[in-house]
Amino acid sequence: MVNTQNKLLLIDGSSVAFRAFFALYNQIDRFRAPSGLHTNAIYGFHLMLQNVMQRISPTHVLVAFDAGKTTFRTEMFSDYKGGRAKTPEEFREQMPFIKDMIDKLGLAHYDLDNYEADDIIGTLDKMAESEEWTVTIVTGDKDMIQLADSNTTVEISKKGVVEFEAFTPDYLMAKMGLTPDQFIDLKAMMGDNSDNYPGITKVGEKTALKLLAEYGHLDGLYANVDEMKQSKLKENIIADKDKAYLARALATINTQAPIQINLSDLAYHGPKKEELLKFYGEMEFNVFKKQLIEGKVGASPKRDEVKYTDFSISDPEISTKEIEVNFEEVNENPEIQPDDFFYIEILNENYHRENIAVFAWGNVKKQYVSKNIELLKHFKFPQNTYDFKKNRVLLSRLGIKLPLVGFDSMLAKYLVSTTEDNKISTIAQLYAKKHLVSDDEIYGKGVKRALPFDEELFPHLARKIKILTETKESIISALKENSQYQLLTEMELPLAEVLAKMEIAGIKVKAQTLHEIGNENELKLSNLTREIYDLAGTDFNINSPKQLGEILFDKLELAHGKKTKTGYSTAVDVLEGLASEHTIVAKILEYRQINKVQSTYVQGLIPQIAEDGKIHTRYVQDLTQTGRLSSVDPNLQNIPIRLEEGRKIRKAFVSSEGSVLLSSDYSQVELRVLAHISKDPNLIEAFKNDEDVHTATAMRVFDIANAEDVTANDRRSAKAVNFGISYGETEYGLARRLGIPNKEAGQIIRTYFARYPEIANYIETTKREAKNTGYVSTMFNRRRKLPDINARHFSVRQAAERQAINAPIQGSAGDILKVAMINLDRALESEGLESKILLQVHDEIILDVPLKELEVVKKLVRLTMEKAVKLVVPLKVEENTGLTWFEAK
DNA sequence: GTAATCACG
DNA sequence: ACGTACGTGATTACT
Repeated sequence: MVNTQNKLLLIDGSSVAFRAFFALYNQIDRFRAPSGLHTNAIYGFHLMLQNVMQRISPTHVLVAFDAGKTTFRTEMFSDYKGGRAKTPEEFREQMPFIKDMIDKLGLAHYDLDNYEADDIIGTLDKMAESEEWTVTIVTGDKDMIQLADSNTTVEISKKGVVEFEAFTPDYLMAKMGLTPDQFIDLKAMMGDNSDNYPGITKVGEKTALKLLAEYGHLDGLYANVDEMKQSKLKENIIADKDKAYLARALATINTQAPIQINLSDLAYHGPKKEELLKFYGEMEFNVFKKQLIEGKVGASPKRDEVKYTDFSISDPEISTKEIEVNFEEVNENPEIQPDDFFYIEILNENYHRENIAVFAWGNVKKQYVSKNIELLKHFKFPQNTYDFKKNRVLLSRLGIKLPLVGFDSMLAKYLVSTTEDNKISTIAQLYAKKHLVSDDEIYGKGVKRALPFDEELFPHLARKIKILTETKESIISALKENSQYQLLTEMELPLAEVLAKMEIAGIKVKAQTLHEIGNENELKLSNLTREIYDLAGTDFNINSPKQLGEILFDKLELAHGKKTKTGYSTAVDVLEGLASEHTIVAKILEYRQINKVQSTYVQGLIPQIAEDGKIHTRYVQDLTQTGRLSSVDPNLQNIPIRLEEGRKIRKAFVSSEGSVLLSSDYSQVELRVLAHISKDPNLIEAFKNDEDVHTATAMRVFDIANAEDVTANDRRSAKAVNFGISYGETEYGLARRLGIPNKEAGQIIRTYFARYPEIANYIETTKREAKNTGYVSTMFNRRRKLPDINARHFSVRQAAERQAINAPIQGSAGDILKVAMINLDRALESEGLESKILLQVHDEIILDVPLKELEVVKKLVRLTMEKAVKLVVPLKVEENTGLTWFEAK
């Protein structure tokens, strides 16, 4: 027998099962067998097995499990693994089925009283080693790294159930500068929180690594500890010697466990097909079942040609099979079919600054790649893209206009589901059940990011083209099934064109103005800093919440409010409550305010001004859960306005020569949407009569007959209620915000619902809908899925309920502005106007308008926004103009 | 990389 | 008994 061919796979079943359970925990309600059994861990375990079996192709396999609660380690340290949360019942019930499944897959499993899975694996690893077998260990537990050696690779699960980090001695040395046995000493010094044993006080990973670099091992440390210079660290090391050695004993894997199995018992001979089919049926693993039936599973693999085709073909979720491509590099005369996909690659995200690296087009059968930019000048662009806006901007920078397409995979996928991101690799996984190598793997991360050789680069692009083509029909079916096809073609795609124009236009920003504000701020900050140090009696970093907390609550002994995970909270609402206690507090609040303006808006924006004197933001069109846009690099949707100090920043945003900025915003758009969706007669009436909605609410809720009798405080309370309602606010929340007793807040909310009965009804109906279907929709069929809506955890479920209430309101309002933008852009075009849309801030549009067009455009914008959709209440628009954004508000 | 904080609608 | 309003992005500290 030629033993060098033997490959042993050892799996830490307990840790992998636990991993699998939590990896799919957010979808736990979707993984249920007809019997009611949860199956997420079973399913995840299966995925993991398929992946590893296919990658490793072992000849022998064992899945080891922890036995019971107590082990020999408990005898050494009674609190071993104490304080751990109880394993959830939903997990525990799945364990026997996982073992059953392993049997049916033809794999061995084993557990041993008094020992952990680690020890079984360690023992078998050593046995296999003496026979010179190759060993792979798969686990979620980093402790196992100590077993890595020239024959043994330890794979630690990284993310999900199929992403692992493979530790060999070389890799461990490169990554942490440690040998496998030093890794044990690392644990000895650090201790292990999850297993509930301490190491040396105040020694974490950083310190432990330093000590190991200096002293080699734990023994080396203690042999030389006397020579260390006097320090807290030294005292701790000496005092905690026993703890460190106990920790080492606990962390050391026992490679002499009295196991009753032999290596030969672990030989793999393929699955038990009939039993497995029955099992898949019971679990409702239909895809596994289908693959097994259609697959080539027949006879067990022969000893000398171990291929495990059964595993490689039956992977339903993530196939590790290569995506086969058929591509060529093109430098002239491109062949393009109208229904091909077109894709451009850039190395980093910002397409305003980044240049085209390479582009590709084609279909499932044939893919083409090119680096020849000239080719694009007379390119017959096909009908399908991924991220149209990015493509449009990049080509526009070359003076090329990319015609609008019929389909865009990124936008389409976003509409179908916002739960995941919309990367091509995600699309590959969801719609083709294939694994696409990630961009980070091909291009590297951080400073190492670079284009690889064409041999690696071109196939990567070809794979993307292939995946995009392959998945298009499935995504379209999903869209149509959701009645969302129009949302793609009539809203998101045309909007992408408008956004591209806006981004390209950019807004002029005066660096000079920012510098002036910055200088004033610096002066104020240095004065404040000095005053704060004086009042504190010591210098410290005011920007560090930790240090600030220690000054306020330990040194000055102010009463601390809520706490964060890491210490005292020093957030505004806490500090505001303390302002009367000590003069330092007001100074700190002022410092914070100015520092925020200085760092984020002065120092942050100046470098963002491009050579043309403008800032070109990017609108992210496929991110938010509600359908709103977001703005990045820089974010122009959160430029200060509420506080005067920050509002000044808007003076730096100016119109172009001979123009003004026009800012038009919807008044109370979300409450109007709520009136429309809920059809509440009182809310509708308030808007129809153009009443001040907060005053109207105050009158109804506080039973006030005349508007004149509504006090400022009444209106403030009513405003809080009006806003709170659309967020699903609780009695407690309102009480805190208004600083009134819970009972009083509860009474206000009850009266509100009595006066606005249809709103109470909307909330109930929407929650019901979400619970029944798993999602909620906007007026335009945009969806938000709510996987947590039936969660067992009260707080998780409640959060999902609030999201269910809010998403249709926020989302519909967002949709309305999108429609208005598209219509406005078309109107400006058809009227031949030079005015340009520059920015969008959720309920407002900012334009650059030549003075001669101002009167016309003001009216046009107002009309377009008011008529964007027809609601049962009017939409109201207010506008302001000025030479700077500061004035136009 | 994560947490805390704070800017906006 | 829980834990407390929805949706974002940027900066800083700290590990």
